[in-house]
Amino acid sequence: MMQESGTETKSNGSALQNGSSSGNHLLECGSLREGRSNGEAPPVDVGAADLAHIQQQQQQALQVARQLLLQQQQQQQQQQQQQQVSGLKSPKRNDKQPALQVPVSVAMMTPQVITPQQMQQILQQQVLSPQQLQVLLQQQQALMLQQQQLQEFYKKQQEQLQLQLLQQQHAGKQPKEQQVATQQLAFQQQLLQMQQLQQQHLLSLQRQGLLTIQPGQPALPLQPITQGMIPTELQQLWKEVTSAHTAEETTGNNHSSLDLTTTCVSSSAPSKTSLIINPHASTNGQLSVHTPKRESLSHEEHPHSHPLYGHGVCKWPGCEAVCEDFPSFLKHLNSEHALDDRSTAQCRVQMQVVQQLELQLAKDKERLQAMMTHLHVKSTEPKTAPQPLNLVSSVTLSKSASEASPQSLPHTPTTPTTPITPVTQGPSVITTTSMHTVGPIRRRYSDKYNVPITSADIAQNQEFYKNAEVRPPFTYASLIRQAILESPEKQLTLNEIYNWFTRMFAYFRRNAATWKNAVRHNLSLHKCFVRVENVKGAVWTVDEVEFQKRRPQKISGNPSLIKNMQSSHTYCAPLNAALQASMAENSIPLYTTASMGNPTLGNLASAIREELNGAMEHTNSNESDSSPGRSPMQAVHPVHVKEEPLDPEEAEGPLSLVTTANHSPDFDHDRDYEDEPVNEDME
DNA sequence: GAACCCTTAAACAGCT
DNA sequence: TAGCTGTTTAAGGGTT
Repeated sequence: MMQESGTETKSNGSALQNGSSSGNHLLECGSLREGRSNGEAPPVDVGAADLAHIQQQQQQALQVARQLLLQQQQQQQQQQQQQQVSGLKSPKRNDKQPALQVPVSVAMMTPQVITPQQMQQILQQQVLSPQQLQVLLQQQQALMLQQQQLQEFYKKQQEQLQLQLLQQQHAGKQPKEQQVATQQLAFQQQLLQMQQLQQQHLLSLQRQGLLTIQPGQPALPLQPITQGMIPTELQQLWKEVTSAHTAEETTGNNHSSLDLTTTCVSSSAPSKTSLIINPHASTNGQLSVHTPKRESLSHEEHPHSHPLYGHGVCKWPGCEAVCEDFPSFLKHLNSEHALDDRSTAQCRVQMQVVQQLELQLAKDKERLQAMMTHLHVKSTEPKTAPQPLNLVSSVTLSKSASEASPQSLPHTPTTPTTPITPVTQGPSVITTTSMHTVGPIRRRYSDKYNVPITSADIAQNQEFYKNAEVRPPFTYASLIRQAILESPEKQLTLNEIYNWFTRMFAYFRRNAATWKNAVRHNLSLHKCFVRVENVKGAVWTVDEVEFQKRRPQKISGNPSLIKNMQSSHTYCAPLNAALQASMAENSIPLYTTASMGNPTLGNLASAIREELNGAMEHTNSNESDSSPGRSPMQAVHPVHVKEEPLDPEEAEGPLSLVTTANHSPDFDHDRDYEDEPVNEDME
């Protein structure tokens, strides 16, 4: 007798675990009940101490039940308040069932509710005081009553939804969609509340030792929720909610299944109102309420775009069925991925994936927030040293930004070129890119492995670097090269290079002596920069071959890393830059975003890419090959050669590249910025 | 640990 | 003479 009771806690846990794989048992206390009565629990020896422990557990269970009731009351009040504020739910339901909404959460917790059979066993197995028994029985009756109310609530909820659907059918299409969306939103909110309540309950049970959760199943407490969310009634309910508007749309059941998926996900994401499986809908970390209307709109705008369809293949997890066209895909989706047990199970799996990702994302968010907080605190400390180098977080200081120059305007978050921190919406403007520039660990990835990504990065974050006093994560050599290559003649005077720096980067509007010295130093140091005398004076050009030679070509990389970086590619420009850096490190050119982001620089990037592809080919094939045609300086005449100890094989290349400036009038395009006083305020 | 790269600082010379 | 330009050296730190 006591052997079974001794396994009570474990059995609860195992029941939960079984539920995680078996499906819709949550609302069905009977399954658990029958399992208990059939004596499925393995016999375990229980001693007197265990008995006392069990009695204690029972008392704890009573406390839990009381807490649960309190939570239900609180939840009910919250729901009523939400309904009053949002007005999302129909007043009819409020009138009819103001107190019946809460028991849904009770239903979600049925695995933890002591069934009459269990109670009977407890009574048989344990010695309880009459008072305890009485209280226990009262609690149990209350819980059972709650369950009945829950079922009743479900039915009434269904009826109300049907009524509302009927009413909606008489309304116009647009209001109807909105109403359906509102219905679904309210529904999702309810599910969310249920889940939160259940999580609290599960946690309390777990804390009190009433629920044993096996290690290695961290998402387990969430599992019964989602399963409980998909009983037959719920599916039918959902179908009814969505059927009205889906019947008029070509996508048909897609919405049904998709929206259900959305609901499942949202139900498992307590911190978010709605989580969207569609990756296009939740980029940049900004959550948007996902309504069928929005989705339908997006489908209307892109009638053949579907998050589950791409490249002629069904993207349903584990499917990959080839669909010739969109209608066939829809047909396939409706037939193969209808709302059935298999689909819901797959949905659950996908939910778990999303949960894990969310968990990871939350951790990373937290970490990033801590980092940013830490750095922000540091950056707000009074700057005693006049050296702003490595103080990228100064961008967060509006004071320093305003002092920097008139261009250092407050950043508008809507500026597309402003690097957006996707994982945080805090006030700080520290970006992922700028994080690279923190302290001495600043990474310089622009010219690693000789793959110039500067133009792409600059194109991406052009406006950002112009306004934010953030040190660009590029080397001086890369920047100089970029400045020169941006010029029409691919040659610049030193002063023009200076101006380019100050024009493109707010960071270089300070401490001119330092960075100008560095520019000069780099120009002289690197063989890739060739000084050319012309009428106007001396100009600097770039020897691409030498630039590529600065470091050996290295093709290595972790494909998974590349893939991961690619997945984060869409988040923001800084991540894009990081991605490009990664791609660069793996010798994978990536300029598409730059091309899309900025036409001018994008074209330049493409040109550079083509140029460098050729240059890299030359570099890879033969270092001494400085073949004409790969450089715009091919037609110039050398007048000055940097005297550097060159290898015999290197001696030919740079020589042919040294140019004579054939200065054209429109070379003065940079002159527009030369007279800008932007670089004067920091000297 | 060595080699290489990058940055920063500084000194120096030539030129305007 | 001051400032700019260009070169060179050195030190420190990071990366490979």
